[in-house]
Amino acid sequence: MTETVSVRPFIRLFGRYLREQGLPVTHQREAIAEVVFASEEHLSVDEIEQRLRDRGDRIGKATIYRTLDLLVRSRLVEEHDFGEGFKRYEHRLSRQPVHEHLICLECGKVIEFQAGEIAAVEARVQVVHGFLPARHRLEVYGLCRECRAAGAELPYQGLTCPIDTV
Amino acid sequence: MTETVSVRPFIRLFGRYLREQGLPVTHQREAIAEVVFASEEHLSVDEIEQRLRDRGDRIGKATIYRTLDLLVRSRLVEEHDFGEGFKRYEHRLSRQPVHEHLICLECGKVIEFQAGEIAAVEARVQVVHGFLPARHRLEVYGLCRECRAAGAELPYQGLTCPIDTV
DNA sequence: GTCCATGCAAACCTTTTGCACTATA
DNA sequence: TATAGTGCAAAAGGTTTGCATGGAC
Repeated sequence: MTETVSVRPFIRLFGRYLREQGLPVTHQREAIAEVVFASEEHLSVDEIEQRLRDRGDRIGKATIYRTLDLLVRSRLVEEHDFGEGFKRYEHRLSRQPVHEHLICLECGKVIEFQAGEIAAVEARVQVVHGFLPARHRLEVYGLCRECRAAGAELPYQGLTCPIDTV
Repeated sequence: MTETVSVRPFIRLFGRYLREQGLPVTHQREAIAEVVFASEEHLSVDEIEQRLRDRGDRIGKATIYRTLDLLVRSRLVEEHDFGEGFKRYEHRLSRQPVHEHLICLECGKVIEFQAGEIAAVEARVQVVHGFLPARHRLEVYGLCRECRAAGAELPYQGLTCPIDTV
């Protein structure tokens, strides 16, 4: 199983956040938080709904969306959009707190990695553009090792010679 | 005016792409391409429709979407999603061919900049993860110089002390 | 007892699609 | 003249909202 680490501390943190905000701690909110914290994947709303159902919880999509909004506000969960037409959610505070994503264009797999170089980039834009960075997003799209080994290729469909423009 | 550079060469490239694909070059397709190539901004579909109307062209949204798809396929235009709930489109091949984006959380302004560090990142993931990079996306969200000067601040709404989890 | 959450369904918004008609090559 | 494009409206798909009911504190 993926649940090597107990999700309890995270649930407790979420409860604390709710109390700080003067909001009730409900069974639904805890159940949704448990599912998200217990997974090491980047879950879609449909996947969350399915896992809740597998646990025996029937919770409406509206509640899931509303609770995810709270989880994101609390900074315990991060929202991602990998261009699939829907969002995915990932708990933070578990393993590497800041990480980037590799997304395979063939199988859709998401690999996490760290890019320390981004710190230098953020420092530079602050000096050069007077821009104060708050958060960032780096995604590299391409082919994962397995898909490459299986012979997958990146289709090029653009102009035959797109460079001779100037 | 922003149209310092003629858009003609780009229109011609798009025509060439269409011919390569055996597709007709229509007035609508040229008009849409002209609007996108003539702008230095990241346009939404609504903005494109408005600019077409300003020129005297009444073109349906469906055609705009279909043509943008062709422009993206031809690699002359890039599609972006800055998390606003809709997409934006930007012509390539004009100024800096590869650039990243700074997005101001206060005013929504988009600033382009270059991050040479990404090349090293892509080289590393290839070695470490066996991942073949095709394209990437780096966006830094924060406050632009003007909004900072105007006193804008980043609201922190998360847990009061989110770090004591382990 | 007061407030807020929940669930359902309807609404919303962007994007896609079906189809009759029109234009390109 | 054949093939593909256009416009309109309807559909699709993910997300949000209104409202009556139910639960937290």
